[in-house]
Amino acid sequence: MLGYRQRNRVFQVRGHLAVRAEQHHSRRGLVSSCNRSRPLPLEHSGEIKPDDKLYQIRHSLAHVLAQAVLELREGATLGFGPPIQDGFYYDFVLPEPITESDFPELERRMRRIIKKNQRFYREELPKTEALARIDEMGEPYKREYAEELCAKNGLEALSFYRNGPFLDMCEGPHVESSKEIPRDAFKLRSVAGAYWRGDSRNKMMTRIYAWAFEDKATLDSHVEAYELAQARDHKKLGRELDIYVIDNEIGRGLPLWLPNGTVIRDELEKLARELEFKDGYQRVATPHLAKQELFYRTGHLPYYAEDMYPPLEVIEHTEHGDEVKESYVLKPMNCPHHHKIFASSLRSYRELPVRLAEYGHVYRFEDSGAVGGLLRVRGMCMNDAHIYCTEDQIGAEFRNVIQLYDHAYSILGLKDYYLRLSCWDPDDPLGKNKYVDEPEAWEKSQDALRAILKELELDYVEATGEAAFYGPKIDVQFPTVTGRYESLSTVQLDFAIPKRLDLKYVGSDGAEHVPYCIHRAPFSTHERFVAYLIEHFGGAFPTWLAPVQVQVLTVSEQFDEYAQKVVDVLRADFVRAELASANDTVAKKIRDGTTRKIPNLLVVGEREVASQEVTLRRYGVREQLTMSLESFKAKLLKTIQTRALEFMQ
RNA sequence: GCUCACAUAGCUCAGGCGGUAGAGCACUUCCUUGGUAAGGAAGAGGUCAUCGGUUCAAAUCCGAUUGUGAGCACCA
Repeated sequence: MLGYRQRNRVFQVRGHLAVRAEQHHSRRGLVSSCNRSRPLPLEHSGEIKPDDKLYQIRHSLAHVLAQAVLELREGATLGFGPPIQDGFYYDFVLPEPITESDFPELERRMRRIIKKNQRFYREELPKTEALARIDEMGEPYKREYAEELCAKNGLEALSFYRNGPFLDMCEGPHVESSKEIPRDAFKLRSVAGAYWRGDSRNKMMTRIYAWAFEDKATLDSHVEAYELAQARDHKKLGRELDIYVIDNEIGRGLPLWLPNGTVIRDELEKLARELEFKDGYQRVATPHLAKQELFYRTGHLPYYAEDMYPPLEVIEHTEHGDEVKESYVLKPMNCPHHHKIFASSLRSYRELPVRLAEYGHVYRFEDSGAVGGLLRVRGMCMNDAHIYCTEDQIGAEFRNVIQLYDHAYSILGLKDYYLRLSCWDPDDPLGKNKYVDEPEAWEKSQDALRAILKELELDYVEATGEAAFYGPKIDVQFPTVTGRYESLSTVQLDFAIPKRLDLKYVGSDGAEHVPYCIHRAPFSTHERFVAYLIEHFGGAFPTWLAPVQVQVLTVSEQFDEYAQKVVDVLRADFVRAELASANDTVAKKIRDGTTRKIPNLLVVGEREVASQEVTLRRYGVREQLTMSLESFKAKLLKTIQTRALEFMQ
């Protein structure tokens, strides 16, 4: 599993939040070049470069695939076909669809092509000749791209690669001959739609993904690791472990949290409350609805309208019998509500920073194709807080928030993530509609975040066009079992909305000032965070998070009385302990407890009853420990209280 | 939203070239009181996602719809 994740990592550089002042680790794993920004697309991961043999093999295999597809679907036209992490893909417009049932035939043809020892010839043609050749080839998409290449980059010549009968406009490089391509180290993986040039206004092409490695053993181990990882999929484990269900009569993307899942939520909330209490947050609570008008004032509407559930129209009657219509919306975020709490009293600079925290429910009308499992839902509960502060306090508050992340991640043992500084895109076609139109404020706040990251010696990736409309943010990206990265935690700087809502405080100069706002969600939403934790732990939660912490099982029914006493003693201290059903054999009870991934199984029989002991069988551990009930309870409580990942001896 | 695929019992799946369904697990009852990953028996469970079409006959073929998955786009 670990191997898979390492191989499949998209970015070399991960964030490590080693910033706790009191325990100054010697820059564990920090990369000192803080401004090393990286482009985001998968194919530009930096792990594999054009000079690498594997890059060339993958790139050449893409051409071989295209050749095979053209054999199978005469009249197909070509899009892009780059090498990517773990393999390659190629995009086509096909006269007849290709499905995964065509893969065996395609792979056969690819092997046959490779066997022909086709040489890859590079040829450069001057611009006009090149365009003429592309027209001859009948490749409209290549033509479009070629024109753009020439126009944007001022190219005077374009390169082509030919292998066998296949000709493609391509930058290369490729292997010299197809005999350099191992015939047994690739595997077609999936077929999917993909927009030409990644733009949804363009035609949807057919993309064929494939895995490709230097040899069969690497491919096999990769595929095996991938399949193993699929066993940790939160959708699969969520059902097997009774964590949540999604019922279509409730609605798409609206999960129902079962008792087991609710325990996990409660424990996470408890942890968040403790950490936030220590950091001076105050808890607030707000309704799920608000008047639509509020979101016009904040600037969310109309820009954000299609991502919200449509408004509820309410008619109220005045005392004169007149009808007054009002529109309410389900809030897609908590900030306007919190802003109103900030505005509920006259604030002095002496109060700042004000930190308002809430696990708040929000509703977003996500596109149907985006919704899936717990990772992308339409109703979610967010570990939200808004920090209102002066400009001078921004640095310290960001540092506090990042320390809070670090603390939370270290408790959970999370290491496999990277930081992304999400900036605005001055060239965004939506331009002024999408982003707050204050270029200087953008530059200034982005510089401020860069400075903080640098000061904390955190490495990060910079992503243009990923900012919130009101300011830049630092997102923490975590991998899912499919190898994709999702934003989990986020901390955002907002220099716009407080002004729009007329938030203010009285400064030391006696004048009114607009506060800055920091939005942050270290534990993300319950939905996404629990999804990640299920996959991270493979469903085998540490004791403090486990829905059932201890299951007591007896060797035979005659010891049930003692077992029940063990359960009662533990439950008296709020341990989630339960008694296994009586009518099974020990072996069966062990199996059931193990299948449910219960962290601590206690076996009691004649010996334990006689000595008032318990025999502990930890999840995934062969060796058992027999100890007194009192001793076990003390160790267990310590394990839970310290939120230890392992049982505390 | 888009492309492709898929939809059979609570779960995992088999079957069905058109004649109204089957297994394992789970569940219920009974037997068994068993020291470490499945003790045994019986029973209950399904308009084969929904709607429409073709047909003497549809769970099977066709269409639409809904849902799910992979990917693309989106993602405060």
